[in-house]
Amino acid sequence: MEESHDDTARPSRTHYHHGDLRAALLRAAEEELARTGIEGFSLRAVAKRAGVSHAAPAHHFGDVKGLLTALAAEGFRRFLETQKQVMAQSAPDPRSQLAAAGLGYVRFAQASPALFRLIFSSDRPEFSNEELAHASGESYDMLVRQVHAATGRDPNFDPQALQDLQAVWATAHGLADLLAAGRLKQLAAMPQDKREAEILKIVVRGL
Amino acid sequence: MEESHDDTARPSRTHYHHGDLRAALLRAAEEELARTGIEGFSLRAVAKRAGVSHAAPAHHFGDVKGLLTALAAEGFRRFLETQKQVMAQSAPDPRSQLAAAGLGYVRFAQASPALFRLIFSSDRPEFSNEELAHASGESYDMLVRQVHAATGRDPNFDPQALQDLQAVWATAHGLADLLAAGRLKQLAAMPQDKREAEILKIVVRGL
DNA sequence: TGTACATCAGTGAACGCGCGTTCACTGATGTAC
DNA sequence: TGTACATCAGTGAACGCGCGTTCACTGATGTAC
Repeated sequence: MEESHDDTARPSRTHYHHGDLRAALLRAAEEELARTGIEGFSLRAVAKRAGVSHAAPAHHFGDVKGLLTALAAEGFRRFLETQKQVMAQSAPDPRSQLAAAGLGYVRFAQASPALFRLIFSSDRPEFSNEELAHASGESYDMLVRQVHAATGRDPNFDPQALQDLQAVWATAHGLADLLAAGRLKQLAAMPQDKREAEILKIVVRGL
Repeated sequence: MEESHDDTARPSRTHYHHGDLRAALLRAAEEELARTGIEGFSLRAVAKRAGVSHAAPAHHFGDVKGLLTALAAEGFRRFLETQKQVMAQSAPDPRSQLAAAGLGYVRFAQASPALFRLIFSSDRPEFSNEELAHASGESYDMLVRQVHAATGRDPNFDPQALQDLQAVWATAHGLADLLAAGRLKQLAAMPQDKREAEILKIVVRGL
């Protein structure tokens, strides 16, 4: 487990033991998910892509649900990371930060539509799994904090702030999901900078 | 095909020929979709539910994709119908009508989450199919007309009106999809009248 | 009104396929001594 | 430093299953005469 060479670069193993098969399987799973969508996802195809026998994943994830659960947790972490990246490049005022988080939300969905669907629209991952619940909770907590900062009121206690939160979340999510589905064709057809300026405006419209 | 008795009421047929198997299969398909989700949908389960051999659907829909395409078209018609029902019970001014359409959007998703997912988030139906494209287009056309009426500008030509359309659509869709996915727990937990008042407010917030 | 016949909508058996999971195994690795 | 051994992460064959589709068939129906 402490080998220093880079297994990442070559899926064709030279060792009987892989080195970091768990990570390699997650990567392969994400690629397979992107290729086939959740509807056609299969454990055997993931193992094949990772270059191991189809029985190997069981040692790391138990069963297919376990793999999808781990992938969903990883998806949520990357989702949050994408939002934070956009936020880091935006103006520091709460309203701009909130808009930036919305843009990150949409960017993630456009970059990884299948992963986005896995974490928001599938029931195959075990959402009660601790790691997944934690990763998902982190995202929600950030949204709460941001709305609190932008409105001056805590959505956990103030109904108006809760409505603000629901409106912002729904708008970002709707844009993300519709774009991932290939609707909103005019918006998708815009050049990136124009599209993203539009998204920033739409997200915080109601506030 | 002109028999007058009601095959609807009894799936256990007394005839070799069914009478209206096509409609019965669509009904069974919708029930199966609701039961298993799109991920577990199968032609054989639909045929079993309709009480016919699993080869029978081929006579009416060709293959499984054909069945899902027909079901999606039916889904879109019912989606539009739901919106129109809510609109008929709302104030006649364009803004109220638009909000009502949004509420219908969400109601449909809550009442038939699996069907909602089929028409907005699946790639299994053949969306280039004429019947389906027409049903889907009708929905979009109504949205365009409503935004035009509410803003006084045509979204087909006015960028601001197009942004209005995108914002309203995204908000309604986001609420619908998040509720269908079981997120937005506080909103889902409200009594229906309070929840729907909230939805009406959120949808037209930005206008 | 009766009959022959074409058409159609079903049946049920059979096909090949890919799936998830299980299991006995084996090769590689790290560690205790 | 060398060796025995426990542990672990892989293999590959086998399992049973449900799937979509095909196909020869048959029963029911409507219609031409």
